[in-house]
Amino acid sequence: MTKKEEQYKMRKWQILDIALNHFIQFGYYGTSTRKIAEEAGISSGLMFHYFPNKLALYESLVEIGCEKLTIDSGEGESPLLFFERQVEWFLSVATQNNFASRMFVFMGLVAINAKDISERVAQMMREHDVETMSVPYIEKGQELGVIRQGDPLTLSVLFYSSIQGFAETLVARDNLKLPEKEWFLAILKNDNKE
Amino acid sequence: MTKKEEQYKMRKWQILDIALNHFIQFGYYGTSTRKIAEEAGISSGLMFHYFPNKLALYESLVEIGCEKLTIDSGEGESPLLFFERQVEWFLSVATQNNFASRMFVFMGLVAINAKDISERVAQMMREHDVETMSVPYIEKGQELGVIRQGDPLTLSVLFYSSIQGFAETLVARDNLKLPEKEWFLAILKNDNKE
DNA sequence: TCTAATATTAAGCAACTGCTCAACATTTGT
DNA sequence: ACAAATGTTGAGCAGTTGCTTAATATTAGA
Repeated sequence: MTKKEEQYKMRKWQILDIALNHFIQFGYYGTSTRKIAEEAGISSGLMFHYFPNKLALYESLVEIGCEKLTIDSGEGESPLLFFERQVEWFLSVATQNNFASRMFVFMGLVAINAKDISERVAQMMREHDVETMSVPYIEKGQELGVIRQGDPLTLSVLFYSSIQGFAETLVARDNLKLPEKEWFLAILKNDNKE
Repeated sequence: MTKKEEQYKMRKWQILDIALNHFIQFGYYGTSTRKIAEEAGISSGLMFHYFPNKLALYESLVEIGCEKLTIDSGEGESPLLFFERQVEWFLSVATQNNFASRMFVFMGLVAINAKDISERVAQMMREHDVETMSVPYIEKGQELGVIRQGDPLTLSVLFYSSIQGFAETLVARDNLKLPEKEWFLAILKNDNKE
């Protein structure tokens, strides 16, 4: 790797990193490409040498998010173990303030208004729909009697909503302790009371 | 009430209603006062006759949200019944597309980035902090053994996050069925297994 | 070392932003 | 009927937006 290529990659990641913060804090429309460039210490014009336009920069982040946050299916895994792994992964990521954890919050916000930004973003989010991807695990768990009865998609959405909702609150609040993983799993678990 | 006063109130509410949609869809910075005026069928200048500036319009909505979404404390009510009422209220509001349900989503989004918009908004949200207001109910439920052990604030935040998170997803997705209220309450309920 | 490719800047364009203001229209209380 | 108050418009200002482009600095490969 030449010196030029090295700096190219570094700059590109630096821009992505700063842009991620801005998109989280101000949203898509509230984010200014000029201010991103300013914070990166480069001219506004140079930004468009790395990314053709603002939307492409945003879409790059969504694309990275889709790659990084993909769940590995875990062949033949027990349903409850699968969801336990999901919670564990979130809890391990939530406390840090690195790229991954910010990306997590970002993707949650993207999910809310993906369709208002671009068709490409909407489609990426559709293809990377963790909620529907987890439905088979719910159904399997229901057959085994370890997951409560009810519409599988709704259960899945509620489970991930609780994680996502908590992650968002975590950004806004300081000094908030982390929940136990059982608290999330209680949403899904069959209580065997009847 | 004179004809003039009547129209004044109507226009004011019309602007608030349209603004609510725009703030939800585009966020604070992405919302254009001109476009709100256009949608209301009035000139841009007239908007600032009803609201001194964009921030005041936003703050008006937050203020209304704080009033409308306040929980009535329910003297001496059983803790689980209290949270059950919260869920019931959400479920009754969630399906409609009226002012109240949109306001619900709006207030959730405000909570995420209140501090980046104005100190007044931040303070209103602090004073109207349902999560901390519900902590006594959690503690009482823990004493009675009906609510699981653990940090009360964290439990409270997780409970409301799940509602808020689901509400947000509900806006983005169509054809999503509503959860049973027990699914939310399972987060709090003591499972009495040991 | 020289040329082709790339990195980088600064100026600038057209469109949009929140907001003001002078002018005119309408309604109100008298 | 009249004057004060209020409703309403449209032009416009200063600042910002995303983005382009001509000019220059730097690097890479021959």
